[in-house]
Formats: sequence, C-alpha cells, structure tokens
Amino acid sequence: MPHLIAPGDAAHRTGLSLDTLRYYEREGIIGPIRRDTGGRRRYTEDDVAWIGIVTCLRDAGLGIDDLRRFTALLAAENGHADRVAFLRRIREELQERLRSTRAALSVLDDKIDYYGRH
Amino acid sequence: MPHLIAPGDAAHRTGLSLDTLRYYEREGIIGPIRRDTGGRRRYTEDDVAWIGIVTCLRDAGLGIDDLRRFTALLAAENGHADRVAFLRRIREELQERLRSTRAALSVLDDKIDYYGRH
DNA sequence: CTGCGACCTGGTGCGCGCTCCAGGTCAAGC
DNA sequence: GCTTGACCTGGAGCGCGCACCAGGTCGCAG
Repeated sequence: MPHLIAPGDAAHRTGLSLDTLRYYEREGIIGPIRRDTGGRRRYTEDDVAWIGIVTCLRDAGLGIDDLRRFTALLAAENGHADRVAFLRRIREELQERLRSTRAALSVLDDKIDYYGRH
Repeated sequence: MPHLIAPGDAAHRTGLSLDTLRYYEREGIIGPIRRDTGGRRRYTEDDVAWIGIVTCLRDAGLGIDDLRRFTALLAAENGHADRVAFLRRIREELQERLRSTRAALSVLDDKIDYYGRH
C-alpha cells in the first residue's frame, strides 16, 4: 500500500485548493487520480511530487495550455524529439520572461535611485 | 509646437492597440492625453516615453493596480518616502518573479537533460 | 442507527485585461 | 459639397484561471 493521501491533505501539502486540484485533473494537467471504493480521490506521493513541478511552472507564469502539453508529452511513450523541442520552446519563453523582468527591475532601480537621492 | 502624435501613430510606436491606449488612460495609467479642437487625442513624445515604461513593467507581469499606483506616485508632488517604499515593494515582487522563473528553468533543464540523453 | 464532516459532480460566477461593436463626429482630399 | 477614413464614446463580450454553490454520497464516531 503506497501511502495514499486524502484530498484535503493533498491540498494542504501542495498549497492548492480542492477546486484547483479537481480543475487541474479535469484539464489533464495532473492525474488521473486513483479513487477508493467510495469514489473519493486518493493521491500518491508521485502525484503530489508532480503537482509540485506543475505548481513551479505555473508560478513562473506558464498557462494551462502549456502545462497540459507539458504533462501530455512527459506522459507519452514516444516522441522524445518532440518532447525536447517543446521543452526548449518553453525554455525560450521563460528566458524571455527573465529578460522582461530584468528590464523592469532596471527601470525600477533607476527610479528608486533618482527618488532616493531626491 | 512639441511634435504631437496621432493615436494611430502612438499605437504603432508603442505596440499597443488604440483600445488598450484608451483603456490605460481611463485607468489612470497614462495621461491624461491632450486633445485637439475636434476632441481627438494628441500624444506627446513624453506620453510615448511613459507608455514605454508602463509597457516594460506590464511585460514583467505587474497588474493594472500596481501600474496605476506607480503612475499616481510618480505624478504626485509630495511623498518621496512613500514613493521609494512603494517602488521597493514592487522591486521585491519582481525579484520574487525572477526566483520563480529561475526555479522553473531549473526544472525544465533537468527534464531537457534527462530526455536529451534518452 | 444517527449524525457529521469530508468529499463528490455539474454548473455558474467572477476579476482581470483587454477587445470588439454600434453609432456618431471631425477633417482632409477630390 | 461629398466621400472617406481616422477617431470618438459607452457599453457589451471574452478567455483565462480559478472560486463558489447546491444537492447528494460515503464512512466513521458515538
């Protein structure tokens, strides 16, 4: 018995709401999650770990579409080349975000410097 | 005559749509923009430069509320201390974004590395 | 057996950041 | 004077990423 986790505990551990966990599952971003005899979800440690990865990417600003494609590609057996190509595309997006954020920080620092010295 | 810019040209130069320019003005993020005798907007070079700053911050992920407060604070005469405090808060947010994006990139690179080597 | 709380499904609502539309006005070119 | 096209206002619509709700089920504590 691989240490199953109730929905409430999964929510607590991942920092997501029950609604969001169900939403992600519907969208194919996580799971499918196993059910007990009564139909309630039982998350595995692997599920929780995967949710951590997804949350990390989402926090970086990736959209639901990208997360779904990410999940689908990593779950697929075939198409390693496709996988890597997709991952590299996402990587480019994130690096672009890094550039945008650095540019904004530079603007902000100029202003802080200017007003800091009156 | 300080080289006035028609709305279409302003849109073209800033990369924003006419609707977005009007929306930003309504929200107090830019402007108020001067009008000609017929009521049409005429942007100044300063307006366009400011829109550039706003766009830069927006691209970094700042929300409309923050942009409005940013604009209001920089337009105000008084409260330099408030200004700097606010700017520092925004700066913290952006640095947090930097951290999130770097974390996601690290996850991504792990996957790329893993699948790149099969 | 009863109560209770955690969880289920299906559906609706919401805030953000635009985007689009209808119906009208203005100014320049022919 | 007439057409054309850029622009105006007010308001409705939309996609995303959830949040919320009603009405029902399950299983354990007492």
